Amino acid sequence: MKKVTIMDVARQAGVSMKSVSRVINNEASVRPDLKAKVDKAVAELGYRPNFAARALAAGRSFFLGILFDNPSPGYTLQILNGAYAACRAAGFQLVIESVDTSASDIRETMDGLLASARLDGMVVTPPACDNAAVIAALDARKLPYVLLAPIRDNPEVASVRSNDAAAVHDLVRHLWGLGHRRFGLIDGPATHGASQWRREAFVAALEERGHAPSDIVTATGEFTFSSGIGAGLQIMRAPQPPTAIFAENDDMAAGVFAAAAQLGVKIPDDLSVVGFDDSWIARSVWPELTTMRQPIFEMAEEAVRLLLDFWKTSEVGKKTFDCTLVTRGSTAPPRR
Amino acid sequence: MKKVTIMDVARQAGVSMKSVSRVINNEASVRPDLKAKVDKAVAELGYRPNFAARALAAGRSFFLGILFDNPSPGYTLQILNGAYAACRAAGFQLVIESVDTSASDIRETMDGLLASARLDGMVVTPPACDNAAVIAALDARKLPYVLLAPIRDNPEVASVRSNDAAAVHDLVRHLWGLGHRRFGLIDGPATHGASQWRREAFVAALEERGHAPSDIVTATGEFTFSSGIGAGLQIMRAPQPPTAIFAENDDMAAGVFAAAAQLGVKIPDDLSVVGFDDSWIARSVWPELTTMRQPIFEMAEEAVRLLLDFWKTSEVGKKTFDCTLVTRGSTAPPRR
DNA sequence: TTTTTTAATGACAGCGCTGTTTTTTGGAAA
DNA sequence: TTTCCAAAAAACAGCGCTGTCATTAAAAAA
Repeated sequence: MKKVTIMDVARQAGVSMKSVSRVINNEASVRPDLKAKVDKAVAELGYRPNFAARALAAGRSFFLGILFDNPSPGYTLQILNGAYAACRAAGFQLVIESVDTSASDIRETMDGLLASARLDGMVVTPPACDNAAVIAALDARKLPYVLLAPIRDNPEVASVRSNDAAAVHDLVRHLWGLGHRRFGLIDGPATHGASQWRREAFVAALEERGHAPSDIVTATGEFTFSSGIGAGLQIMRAPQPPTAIFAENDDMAAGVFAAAAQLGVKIPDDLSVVGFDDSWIARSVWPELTTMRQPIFEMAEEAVRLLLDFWKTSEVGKKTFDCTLVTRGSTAPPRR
Repeated sequence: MKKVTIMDVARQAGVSMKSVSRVINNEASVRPDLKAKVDKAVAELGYRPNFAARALAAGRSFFLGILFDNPSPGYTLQILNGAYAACRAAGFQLVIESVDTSASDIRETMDGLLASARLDGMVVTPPACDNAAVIAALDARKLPYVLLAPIRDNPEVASVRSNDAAAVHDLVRHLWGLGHRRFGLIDGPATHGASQWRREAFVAALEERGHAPSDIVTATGEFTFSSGIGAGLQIMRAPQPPTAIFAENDDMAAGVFAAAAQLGVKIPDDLSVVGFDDSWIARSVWPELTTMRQPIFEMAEEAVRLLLDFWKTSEVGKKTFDCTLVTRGSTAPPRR
């Protein structure tokens, strides 16, 4: 199994090296019969282009990076899978990169990363996408990048996001339709874009239905399971405990389950719980969690596509995805 | 910010291109003063070697692949992080690859993957590491690889594994020490190496203490949360329900929590539960799960190191890691 | 000191491909 | 039929580095 080069293909097909290159790269101005000859030779020889040589000659690497940090495993892995699928489809390879955005030497780390990697572009996932040092390093290198769910929408930067506000309105409609009238909210950390959007939408949706913000029993968590327990206990011990709790992500919603177990509160009979993300934990509690599914896989795919588009056309792409309500066992009409 | 090449460094340092190359690659036979000159020039110019050019000239890519499939998110992500850390330390890049080992065209997928990627080696994670088609494709390409926790121990293949049997013995010692004498076991799928090792060790440890295998209330799951619920219900409804259940992974153990909630069984008062892996879900149940921590991160790091060693010395490395008992709230002395 | 051996450095080709430039080709217009 | 012109194909250089060999400097032996 020795290496087959573009020269071998050219000889076999009786054409020039460059013509083979044209066919391989789907360039215009290739007559069908030539293409056929080349395709035949490629198939016969089992030729595959050499990435390194292409990279060196063309000045691009055919590698895309994906930057992530301190992630919820289920979320991150879905992103990785989506980005990987899109890369394969486009003939690219996916290189993983990771920074600790809570460290102090982010800029140095990033510079080192970028200098040697020679990537064609980078997909930046939260929370790295909201980190100034990360973005600065990317800009300094003039490396094209796409942001996944960034807090601020910079019109000059390609990004993919989900429509959190609309999703939360759907969630409220669902709970309201079941008959719930007293609500609890577990808010996320202030530093996190998602918690801001979700809180505001929740409050707005209830205001539309005549609730004052002060009617909502609110506690704050950290987007983690254990913080959800504390927040859940706090809310359920309120003087007028709600019949439904919205936790701004699934991990905290799962924490509410643990809190409910401690207090002997039955889900969904005594309390309905909804989360957000449809991450893996949503199906790892009992009853399974009603939540909003974010199309994370598709969002990551789209991010790669936007990155590749940007490479070709220099156009800054934007795309927003809708979420879907996934109704499972954790919501039911209130008892009274 | 234009590109700095090895020639620029050579000129700046007043030495030959090749000498710079020697310094960059830490080759022997370089005098300290020359190295100093080159290092200085490299620093001044901010030079970083070009991966593509190196790859082309040296016939190796400085890219390592990691193959994974259908993974438990927490487990996979830990592997990824460990492999990534070791790659960075060695000046390599990590490319992710994924196959669906339940598909029928594994061989074609793998061949396509390997042909274009031009990797220097591959870390193969379970369950792909036990798939014949995957291994055959790797062998055909003569691509060096390391197996992570493979079922069969082929002496000609580098591998990293954990000492499951010893770990299970520790687990049994813990439960026995608490006073438990009636045990339940949730076995994993037969196709999975880990379930075999863990079951056998559990039975053996109890036999040492005078139990017959038939004394153990056993049910079978699929390493998933939902299968753990079913298995848990089955065991708890047995005529003589056990006071402690060992689930062969954390997901199934979490399922037991859900089953216990349904039956009104209190953990750990009425029932102790232990899992295996110390995956993310172990801390996302309440009370938190007592389990065996596998050093997954370190195992993945070691896998990369063995791969690199193999590249240099052609020596087949092997390493086995010990697990650590993590005692959390899900185990306690039995009530009666 | 001179000669031999060894270590350190340099010169040069070429890895496999693509961008650019030049040549050829086929077909429409004259 | 010949001329002209675009489109298609070929020629060729070179991307940035490392392997191989030739050369020089240093160390050891004579």
